[in-house]
Amino acid sequence: MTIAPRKQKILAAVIENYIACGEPIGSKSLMNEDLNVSSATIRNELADLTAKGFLVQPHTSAGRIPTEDGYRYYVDNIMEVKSPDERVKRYIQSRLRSCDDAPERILETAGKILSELLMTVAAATTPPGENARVHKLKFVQTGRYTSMLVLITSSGMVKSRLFRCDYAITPEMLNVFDRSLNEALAGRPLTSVNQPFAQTFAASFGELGLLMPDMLNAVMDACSEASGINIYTSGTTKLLYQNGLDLISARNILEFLGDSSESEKMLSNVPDGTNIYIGRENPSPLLRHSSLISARYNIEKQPAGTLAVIGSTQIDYKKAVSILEYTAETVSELISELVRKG
Amino acid sequence: MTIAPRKQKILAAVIENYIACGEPIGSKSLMNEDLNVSSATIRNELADLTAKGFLVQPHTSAGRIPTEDGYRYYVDNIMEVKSPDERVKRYIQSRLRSCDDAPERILETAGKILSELLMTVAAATTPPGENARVHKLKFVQTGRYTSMLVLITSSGMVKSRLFRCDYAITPEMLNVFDRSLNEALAGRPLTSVNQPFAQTFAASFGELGLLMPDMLNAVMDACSEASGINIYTSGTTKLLYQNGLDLISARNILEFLGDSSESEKMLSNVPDGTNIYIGRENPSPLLRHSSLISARYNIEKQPAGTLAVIGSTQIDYKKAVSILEYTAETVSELISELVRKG
DNA sequence: ATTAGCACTCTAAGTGTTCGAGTGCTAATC
DNA sequence: GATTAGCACTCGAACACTTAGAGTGCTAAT
Repeated sequence: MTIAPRKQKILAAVIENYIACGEPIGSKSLMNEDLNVSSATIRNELADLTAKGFLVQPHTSAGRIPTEDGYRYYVDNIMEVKSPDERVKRYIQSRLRSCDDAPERILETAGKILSELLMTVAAATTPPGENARVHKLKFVQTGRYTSMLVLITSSGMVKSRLFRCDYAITPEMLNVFDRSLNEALAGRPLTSVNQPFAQTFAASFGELGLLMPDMLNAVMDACSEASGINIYTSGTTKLLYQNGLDLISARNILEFLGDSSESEKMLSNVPDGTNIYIGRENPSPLLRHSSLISARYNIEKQPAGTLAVIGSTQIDYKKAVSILEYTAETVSELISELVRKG
Repeated sequence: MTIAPRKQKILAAVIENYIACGEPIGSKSLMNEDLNVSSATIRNELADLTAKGFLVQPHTSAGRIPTEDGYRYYVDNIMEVKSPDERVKRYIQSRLRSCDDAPERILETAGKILSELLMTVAAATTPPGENARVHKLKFVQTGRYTSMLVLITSSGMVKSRLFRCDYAITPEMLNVFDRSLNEALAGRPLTSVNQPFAQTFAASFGELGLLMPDMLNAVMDACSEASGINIYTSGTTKLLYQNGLDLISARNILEFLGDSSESEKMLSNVPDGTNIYIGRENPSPLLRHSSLISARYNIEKQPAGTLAVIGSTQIDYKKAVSILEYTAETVSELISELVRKG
């Protein structure tokens, strides 16, 4: 459906004003926009937009507020997304560059930035590590009975795990573990480091194998974490500050994020590029009264993970998309650079 | 001020009912308690308790609600704290024992347990590491330009840091760093590992010292984190579910926790044992309409850190104290055990 | 000291009324 | 044919008013 330019302009004005102030918008307040027509004309247009289903009146003597269809039309056909301010860009760059040591940090920081700048809940998924392999393992003794395992994957992720044994650990023992595990695991897919593997591995050492379960648990644990998707959530407390978001929706958003299976599935199945789900368009029933805006980031041109913000349907779509896209772009660059450098 | 037993019983009944249902409590509903007196008698007692300032009426035809003084009297003189249910104890034990690898994990988990069981925000401070010393440092190469530093303190804390250099790292180089840093630092107070030290240290290596700044930054960073107090906060989202807590207080609690200098100062200056701050008794103005309940935990009988929950003044003090004390006790035992084992 | 009884107070909830914001429609105008 | 001024209309917010009921304090009797 295509709509006359002036009508689009009016629709955009209603939506942008409504997003800004949260009150229904009447014909008179729209005369401030540079439309140069009388309020009666505007009313005619508003009536038409209402008939088309883009606006509704809460009651006869109120102004209009956008419907979800209205937001959808706005987002698809009217909204012009601009690149963020130079100042904002610099801020995003500096925040993200200050944690150039690890991809996880970058993603976590990206989530924080988004939630700060957009005053919403934000989420960032790590790239799926299912195809990654073990690159290297290393043990560091941290106490008489405790050690730290450091796992480095082929994709450059670093995971560490502390573990404790029932017996006093000796450097020699750790060396044996280190050598044999690296031999056995280097190049193996993370997903293949599972219970059966651990048993076979321990068994092949006879007596010595009895000393291994704690350590092998740590290894499996680290591999399984590195092979899955992790979600960093930021700004949940922003829900207390949002307007246009009722308590129930706020709780639903929290439950969506708290249920990692649901949010993981949803966020990792989001299409490439930028995507907006408005209210009932959301796959998850928990978000049916909220909006989710997502952007994918890439590593070396390959689709990798998702950044997303969630808020009321009355969220500032233009600003959100602009900042989200720029952040995703920057994240892509920085992580790609890390991977390239190795 | 001492109060007749029956009056105490009535005060307790009002408070406990009010905490449970959030509605003002009238004389009739108190007849269900086993007082065996008429509502008129209860009214006389209520009038007296109101005159003493322990109760107020929101309006003439309403029941009574407790004042902060009322809560204070209840907490000091009436409330009998019992040890938690066996089931709850077992749950706390199992959760805390499942992370027996690191003190930090135990504290983080303790916070989570508290916020889950009490449906409030919880905080846990790490022991101040100001007197701790460097025990050992270890480097693990994670990429061509990146490495991980693992710092182990004399108090058994383990901190890791990733860092990146401009030049390709060689195992030999890491070995040199490792050896010379361990030599220079082992036994040194964490707080003495600062900028001046780093400069002197790097200078003593001449040319080679130019390669060190990134690594030394990581070392200083890790030491300064380990020497300070960290606060683990859990359950901030519970604020959305609490009743008796208005939006402003909820935000204030968040701000209190967000301002680490304030919360750090407050939480680490809390007296030994269990402590309850009700409303205006709170040192921080941000908590003047909330209650904070804290319990200290010990390491090897030495005061170490604080566990705390924060909620509306209408929080279930009895349950909170009971669970908080048991958790603090268990944390003390587990961490002491870790330290003893080394 | 306790209690039954009662007058009293005050809120929550419902009703009626007014005010005004915003509308849709119509007839006049460009 | 599009635009606009004008006007009647609608409906909610705000306020006043009423009523019902919960809870009280007081008094006189036990």
